[in-house]
Amino acid sequence: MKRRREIAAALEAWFAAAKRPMPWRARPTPYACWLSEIMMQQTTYASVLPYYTRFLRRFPTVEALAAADEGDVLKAWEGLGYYARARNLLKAAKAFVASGRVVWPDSAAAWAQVPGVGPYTAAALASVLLGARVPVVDGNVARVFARVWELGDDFRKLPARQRLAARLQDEIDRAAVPGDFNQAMMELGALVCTPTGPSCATCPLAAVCGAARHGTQAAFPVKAGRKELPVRQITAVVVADAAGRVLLVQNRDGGLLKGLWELPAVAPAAERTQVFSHFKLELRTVRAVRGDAEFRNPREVPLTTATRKVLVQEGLLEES
DNA sequence: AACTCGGGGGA
DNA sequence: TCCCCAGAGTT
Repeated sequence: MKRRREIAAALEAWFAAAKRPMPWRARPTPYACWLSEIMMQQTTYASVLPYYTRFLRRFPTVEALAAADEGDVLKAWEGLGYYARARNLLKAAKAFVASGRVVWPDSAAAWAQVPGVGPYTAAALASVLLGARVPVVDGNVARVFARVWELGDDFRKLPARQRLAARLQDEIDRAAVPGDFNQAMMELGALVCTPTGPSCATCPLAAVCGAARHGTQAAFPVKAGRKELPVRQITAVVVADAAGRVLLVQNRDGGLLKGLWELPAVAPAAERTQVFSHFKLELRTVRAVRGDAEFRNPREVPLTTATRKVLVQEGLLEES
């Protein structure tokens, strides 16, 4: 069909002219692309860029990464969030290097076996590094084609993403360069087909977009209702010794912020509530210190962002 | 299928 | 205040 041909060709032509100069695009090696994909999960380019540059300078090769301690990797990840990504990255690096000479995965299915690499990342890496004709579906792609094809699915659910991927197979089969086609869909969602106020006047898909034709851009993608956040009660206590070391507690087995160091928790007496992404935090006043606290140099251990902010405010840590 | 996991930025 | 972001792992 002519329309399918137009989508791939229009996307790739637009991408060639409009793509942002991301560092891993200059020389797309497996290590660089893998690292960039993990960091970019649920994270914007502006947030990732300084971390990516610093991380690659600190761990220039997969061998250097594999030789690192988890605490050092978490320190490099400090502030970026979703710390399981860093732990899985290190776990995978150790596995790559332990098998002797590093052999990178040779297909999307092989990439999907790597810890921290799911359906999206496996498809992205296989298309960019290997030229595999495997479509990616991320938040950008879901939004773009929910509008183009006026799809009413909830694309936060996996089955909806799988159905869209199946439909996109026909499109990527017409692409000149599969990796560019995939990146073009995502770049279009990030730069043109944005969540609010899409720039349809400059969109290469406007001519084939149902939402643009009907003026229903705001109605797609459909969003389901949101649930009430759980409440966690935590209190921050700041204790420092003469050497400038701070009393901190490391999360050892809890899922939240595992491996990072925080200020010790204490007993309650409510003051104010703060809302985070996945829970409400009720800050309370000090009564008594609990937990296995140790004096640590806060510059040497990975801290949560909340802890870092408190220590900077208290003059115990310089801003980075 | 639902839940958990960070933090920043935009409107 | 709520939504969004190159999602994945666990239950």
